[in-house]
Amino acid sequence: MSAGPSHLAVAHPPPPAHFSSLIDGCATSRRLLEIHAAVLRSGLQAHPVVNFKLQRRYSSLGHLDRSLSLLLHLTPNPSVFSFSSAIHAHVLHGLHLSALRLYVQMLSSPITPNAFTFSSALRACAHLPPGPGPGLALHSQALRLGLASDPYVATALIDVYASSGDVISARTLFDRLPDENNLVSSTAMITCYAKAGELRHARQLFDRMPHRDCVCWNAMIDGYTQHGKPTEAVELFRKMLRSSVKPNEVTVISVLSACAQMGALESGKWVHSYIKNNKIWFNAQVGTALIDMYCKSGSLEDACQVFEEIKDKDVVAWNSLITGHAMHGRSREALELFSQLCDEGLQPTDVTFVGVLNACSHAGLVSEGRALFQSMEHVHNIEPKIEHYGCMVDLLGRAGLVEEAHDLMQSMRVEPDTVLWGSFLAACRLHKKINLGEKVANFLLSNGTANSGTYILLSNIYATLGNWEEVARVRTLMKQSGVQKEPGCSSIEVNNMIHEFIVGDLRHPKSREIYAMLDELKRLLKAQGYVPRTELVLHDLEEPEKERALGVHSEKLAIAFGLISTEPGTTIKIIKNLRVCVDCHEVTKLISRIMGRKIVVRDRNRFHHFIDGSCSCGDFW
DNA sequence: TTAGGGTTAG
Repeated sequence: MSAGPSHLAVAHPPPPAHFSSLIDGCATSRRLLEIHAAVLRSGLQAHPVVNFKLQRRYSSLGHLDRSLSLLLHLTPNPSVFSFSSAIHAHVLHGLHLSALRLYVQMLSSPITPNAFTFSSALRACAHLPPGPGPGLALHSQALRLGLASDPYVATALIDVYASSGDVISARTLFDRLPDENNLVSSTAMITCYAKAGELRHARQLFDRMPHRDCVCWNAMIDGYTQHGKPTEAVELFRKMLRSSVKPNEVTVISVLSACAQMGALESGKWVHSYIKNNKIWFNAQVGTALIDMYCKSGSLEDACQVFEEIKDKDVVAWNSLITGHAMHGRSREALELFSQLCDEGLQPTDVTFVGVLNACSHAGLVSEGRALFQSMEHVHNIEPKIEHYGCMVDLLGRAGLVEEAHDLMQSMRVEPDTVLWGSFLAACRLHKKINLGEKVANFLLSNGTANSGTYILLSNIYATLGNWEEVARVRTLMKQSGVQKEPGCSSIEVNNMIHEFIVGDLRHPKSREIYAMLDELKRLLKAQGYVPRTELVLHDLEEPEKERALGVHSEKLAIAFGLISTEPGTTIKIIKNLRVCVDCHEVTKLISRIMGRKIVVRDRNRFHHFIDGSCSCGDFW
């Protein structure tokens, strides 16, 4: 009678190779516990291979604690593989400090680290918060052991230097690599350049690579997205589609973020259909990027639809929808979503509160805002950050509670920044708290923290009073200080093309038609009794010049172009980099009525939906 | 073993 394997297994203790293959094929924690019990019964727990495989499988199934106690308490002489694997597992789980602690523990044993150990430990260093980390020490240890030129170690070192913005050291390492065309290290170098904002160097290296994979394309595309070059990001994505490399979910997240920056709804929808038609993995992150793109491109309806389609909605997905509603002035809905999120048993984050407080400030919901702000610390155990104070100062300040806003600023545990002072000054101007506003502005001018906004707000305060001498003085001061006002820029997407305009722009091929349309609009507006708000013009010009300066603001040019290049009756969508001025706001309301067009404007702060002579913001922005 | 992703005050 021939004995089968199971018969043998009962007659003799199973050989380590048997357990080894059982562990390799094990897919569940329950099964692993059974195998572990059998290992213990057979007395093989200290066998180096069996022990190592158990430890590694516990890690890969997410039981880092069991894996670690196996390593530290039940392994007589842990090998360099056991330690390295444990360090690697901690890095994979984002436990970078624990990974480094294990590395230190390993150094106090007789084990010498190998290339695998260094590549994992260095990866932990690259993810630590900025500052002088242990990366340099590890670099010198690797050099001493002759491991620094190993491709894996060198690539991890490039990442360490990339994380601290040290492009020179990264490049030195990269240049010493034996294979200059190594895909992974080249990608690491591209990422390093991109992080430092050196996109041209990144692109040079990218263009010279003989072979590129998806990760490499993603690194370059995301470099553009993260550094305010969304047009280049989308352009490179189109180029990628013409190559043989297939995009993945990481690619589309980055491209969607670029579309969101531009507010390019048509391009964003095109990426959305690409995702659907090419079976790109639709996870919560892709869903969130889509929600963000739709919100920032003016389509809250599409954003809501995508939200419904996400199977595992996490708090970040909720946050993007709440923030989107706040942006569009749908404050009540934003607060309703917040309640739903809590009802679902999810824990709101600090970002959630930025969203709901912002919703309150856009709608003047003072008591709701106060209650939510209080609940942050007392109910949800989240310490308010400067952004939250910013929302509150904005909310209180707009509502005319300027003193309460001032008190809140003084109670903060952090120093107010220029943004916060800016909101406060805007409130002083809005509610004519001239003395307080003057005091604050002069304080900012004297301590050197004033920005262009400070000068403009101070000048506006004086302009409101009709004090033109002071307006002129502030303007001279601004000139002398050398601070420059960021130029206003408006854009509109027509047929998948973004058209950009600055004030008085003559560069557009259809300039003549655009200015003819502006003249026509001016005539129609005057007939409606419109008077230009020339007090907003900062320059000391004569009245007709002031009118002309206002008349060619970038958003007016973009709207005129929209009117001549889109079908009558369709919605015109404009994106502006700064806040829309009072005059443009007034004019846009009138144009929406005269031309029978819905006009949606995204400014730096929020969305304005202009329909039939009024705006969704209720003139409160 | 290697590289890369989503939400954030004005």
